[in-house]
Formats: sequence, structure tokens, C-alpha cells
Amino acid sequence: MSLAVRVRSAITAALDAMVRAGDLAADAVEGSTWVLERPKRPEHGDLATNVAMALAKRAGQPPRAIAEKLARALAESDVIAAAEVAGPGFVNLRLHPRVFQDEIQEVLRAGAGWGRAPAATGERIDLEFVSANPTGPVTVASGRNAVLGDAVGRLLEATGHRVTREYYINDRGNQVRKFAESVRAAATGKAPPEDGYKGAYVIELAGWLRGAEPALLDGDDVDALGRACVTWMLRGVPGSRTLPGIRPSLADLRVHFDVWFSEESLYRWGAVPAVMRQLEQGGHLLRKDGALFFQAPEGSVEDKDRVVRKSDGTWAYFASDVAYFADKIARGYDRLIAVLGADHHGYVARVRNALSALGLPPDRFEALLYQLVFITKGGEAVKSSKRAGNFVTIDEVMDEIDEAAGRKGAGADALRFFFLSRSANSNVEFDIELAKKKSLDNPVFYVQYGYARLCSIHRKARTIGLVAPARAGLSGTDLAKLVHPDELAIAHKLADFPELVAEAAKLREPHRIVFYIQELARDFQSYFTRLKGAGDPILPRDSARAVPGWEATWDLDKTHARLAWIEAIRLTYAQALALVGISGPERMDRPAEESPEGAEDTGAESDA
RNA sequence: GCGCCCGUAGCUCAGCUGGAUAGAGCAAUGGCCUUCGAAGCCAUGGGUCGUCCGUUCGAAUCGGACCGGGCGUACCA
Repeated sequence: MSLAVRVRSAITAALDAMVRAGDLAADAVEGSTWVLERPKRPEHGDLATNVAMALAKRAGQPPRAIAEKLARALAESDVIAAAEVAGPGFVNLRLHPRVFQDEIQEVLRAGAGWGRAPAATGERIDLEFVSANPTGPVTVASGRNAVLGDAVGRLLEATGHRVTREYYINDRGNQVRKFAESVRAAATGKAPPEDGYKGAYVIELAGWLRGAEPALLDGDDVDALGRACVTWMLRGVPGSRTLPGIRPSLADLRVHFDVWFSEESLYRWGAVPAVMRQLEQGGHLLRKDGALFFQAPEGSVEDKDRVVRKSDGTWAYFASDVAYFADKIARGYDRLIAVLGADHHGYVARVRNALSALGLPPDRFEALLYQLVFITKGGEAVKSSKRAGNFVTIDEVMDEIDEAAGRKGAGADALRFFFLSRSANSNVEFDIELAKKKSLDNPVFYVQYGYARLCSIHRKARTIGLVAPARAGLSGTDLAKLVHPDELAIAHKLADFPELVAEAAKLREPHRIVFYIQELARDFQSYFTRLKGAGDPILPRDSARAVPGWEATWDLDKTHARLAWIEAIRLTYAQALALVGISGPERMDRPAEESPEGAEDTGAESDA
């Protein structure tokens, strides 16, 4: 049983006892809502409750009077060591160390399942994210979408939902046509068309298609060429750094999809006209100025009429979107989540209205909006545009950081941490120069270093013949040896983890996990360093072990208890990192120091 | 104009389903490595929580008005 549940039931039992003793009216307790919270200040106890204040009105007693009686009644409990009344009527609780020690056992018993709900007990969720136009590489701006969507997916899975990760490929329409025309122009050495794509990758793609798809390049089927371009954009050009491919780039970020859904396929299967016919039969389409509009349903204040077929006879993107969402619902999901930049927020009402018009449940659609990423360079705003070809790709950022850290994947870790360490509601400024220059200052490395150190303690323990009891079961380990206040406090923090995961998943807020990891890392590092200063090492030092008969004076039980505790921390840490897709390295070597400027450098000035 | 998001320390951000003396990282200053990992630890300084009004025993948190910023309000996607 979890710590919070144990404490809550102790309070409930005490309230019941008060009712039986006539100290409290039964109907005051019935249906009341009160909270158990972590006080900010340690003097206020391990936990505190506002129950006395919450009951005061209905009980017809002053909060402090109820609190006093509750504190006395709690004295009977075996989980609460002390209860005292404070302030306007808070009851501050101090728990028996045993409660925290038991929690270590809970963590170890749960193992890799710690913090996770049983699988496949929740909803079937379709999670659509990224879905960036396949007319350019993955930019840092899309990276935020990718990382957020992926982390939310991990959270949803951890809380028992079945998640399909989906990328909607806009592989038709104006943008793709323009892209194809730009590639064709580049292949023949011509200037790109007006509003065409100008990046270096366009030229690279053209060169590649010259070998791979010459017939398409020279033919006159722009749509077919467009599809080929999209295919190669997704897949990447072998060996190219300019065109690594959307799919491999995302894979480097540890973002994977179950479904790559083609917009064009909705037309190929006739889904768009079918859905439009249905809307028309329902009287939701309106002809105006030679175009066809979707009429927002009566009473929907949110949105106005939207074009579905332009006056030139082509379908607008909104037509395929309606068909797409209808298709998703037909696939039987309980919930459709789309991760969207804030610039798409108007889209939410549009999709909901269309679903209602089709007689489908609009509430199944949920938008997860995040604020936009502003790219700057040395503080100056950079206008990012795929068409103009000036953008920052996640690959260049990841490569740069990988190199600085001397470890493949460090860039993905840093990027993920950067985007996930703030709420989706806050704007992000991404400074290219800063990101590259200070890449090793990213707090993710602090967090990872903390993980590596936990692992290192286990390694060291093994070399002197000690094995964390956790790994072989806890039998014989006396967790009562964990008495250091920090050890109990950290155990308490571990106890918070499952509830935190549930909360973060419910709110779709992975940044909560990131903050938790940082706190856990800090708490342990602080404890560890201070323990060293206090001359109370976890493991016997080499010099101590050199003395014959050292075992007689060493408290081996305490060491075992601490190793079990460390394993519980490591496990929680690993689970938390996995939830946000950040790697937990077992070792981390400090990257080679840059040689001090000019130290050995008697040669020419650089960049003269 | 209307709609959504934001305004918290010098900077970047947590905290916002109401709780006690508002937190972290970076930056600044001063300490701490002869053995378990110093990418660290400890300490100090730094805040009218945009402004005003309201609700409440209690407001950074809820409501209203205003100020400032971002985004949207396309026959672009």
C-alpha cells in the first residue's frame, strides 16, 4: 500500500473515531473533500492536512478545535509518529521512519513496473504529432513537437493506455507541387519558381533524383514527382548530411511512429469526396463565390465558414482533414490527440465542428497545444522558413552536441531535456549560438552524471564483494538501518513518483517528470557530498579495509540497507528518464578539456 | 475588434485543480577535493509574483478591468 494511502486511511480512521466519540457530526465528514500535501517547510512535518479547516463550517466548530481533537485521535495510529496543530488549523504530521523504509521495499518489489499502471487498462489513443510538411528536413521548431508528443506518448503508455503514434504526411497540394517544381528546376539548373523552395537540400535532392528517378524528373507528371520527393525526404538520401531524412532524424531523437498516414491516400480511396457528400447531405456545405464552404453548425460561436473546395475546383486542406479525423474515429480510438503549435489553435474548433456535423463525437478530439519556438542567433531573431532555406535542423544541433560531449545520443538528450524542461504553454527561445557554444552546460548532463554515480556506487560495491540486496531480493536486509534524515526524505520523494506519473499523464505535462528528476538528482548529490564530509561513507574505504579484521567494526547491515536504498533511487531515476526518453548512462567520462587558448599555440592567429 | 497562450529574482523558467516565511538553474560573491564519480557540494546576496479591484479565514494561484508580449482570425498547410 502506498504511503499516501496509508496516511489517508489513518486520518479517516481517526475521524471515524471522533464521530463515534461524539466529537464530530457524522454528516460533516460525509462527502467532505480535503487534501494531504507536502509542506514546503520541513518544520511543518512530512505531510500536512487541511481536513480540520475543510470540515469546520459543516461541523460547526472552529478549525483549530477539530484539529486538536484529530491530533489526539491520530496518536493511536501506527503510521503517524506525531501530529501537531499549526496556523489556522493545519494538522502537521510526522511519519514513523518505518513508513519510509517500507517504501523502499515497494519500489524494489515493483522493479521496472514502478510508477506504471497495468498495461492496456486505459483508453485506445491515437496520438498524432510532428506531421511537419515533408518539404524540408526536421527543424528545431518541429523538434519541440516531436519531443513533446513522444514524451506524452510514453506517459500515456505508462498509465495504461494503448497509444498509436501517427505522422500525417501532407503529400499532396500546393506545397508539394511547389516543392516538386523547385526540385525539377534545380535539376535543370534553373532558378526556383516564385515562392519555391531554395535550400541547399533542394539541390541535393535534385542531384539524387537524377540518378534514382530520372524519368520522373524529366516527365511532366508533377504529382508523381512530388510523391517521389516526399518519399525521399522521409527516407533520406543515403550518406547525405544535408538530407538525413525525416524518419531517421526523428529516430535519432528517439521518436518513432507506428503509422505514417498519407494525405494523398484519402483521395486515392475516395474518402474525401465521400465525407464531403455526407456533409452536403446533412446540409453543412454552402456554395459561395464559386467555392464550397463548410458551414459551422448552429450555435458554434467558435468558428466561421471554412472553404473545403476552392473556386478552382481543387480541395482545400481542410477537406482532407475532415476525412482524416473521420477515418481515425472509424478506426475505433477512444481518443484522438493531436500535438499542435499554438498557431494552429483555431483548428481545434474547426475539427470539432466538422465531427459534430458528421454525427461523430467531437469530444474525442483533443488538441495538445504548445507555444512556438523562436529561433535566435546571438540574441537576434532569425526568421525561419523552409522555403527560403534558412532554418536550423535538429541534426545539426544534435551532431554538434554529440561531438562536444564525445557521445552519440548526447545531443538527443540535451534537446529533449531543453524542450521538456518547460511547460508547453511557455514560449521557447532557441539560440543557435548559445546552444552550440554552451552545449555542455545543459542541466541534462548533471542529471545523467547523477545517474552514472548511482551506478558507480554499485560497481564499487561489487568490487569489494558487496551486492545490492535489491538485486537478489531483500531477504535479510534491515531497512530500519536507514535513519539519516536525507535517506528518509529521499525515500519519501520516491513514494511520490507513481502519483506524479499519473498526474503528469493526465495533464499531458512531461515537464513535471523532468523537474522531478532534477530534484532527485540534486537531493542525492547533496546528501552524498555531505555524507563524505561527515566521514560516514556508504562503502568502507580502501584504507579501512586494509586493516585486518575491519569487518568486525563495520556496520554491514547499514551498508546493505543503503545499497538497497540506492538501488531504489536508481530504479526510480531510470523509470523517470525513460518516461521522457532521456538516456541514463551507467558511466560518463568527462569530455576532453579544450586546450586553453593559446597555450601551445605559438602559430598564426586564427581567423585573421 | 474578437479568440487562445504568456507576464514570478539580472537571465531562462517551475509553482497556478487556493494554504503557512514564493523556488530551481544560470550569472555574482565567499568557502569545500589524501581514498565510495567535484559535470559536484555548502553558504551569501538578489522578488511591489505586470497594475488595480473583487471572492475567501487565506490569492502568485480563482473572477473582473486595464497594461505589455506571442499566436490566430486565408479560396496557405
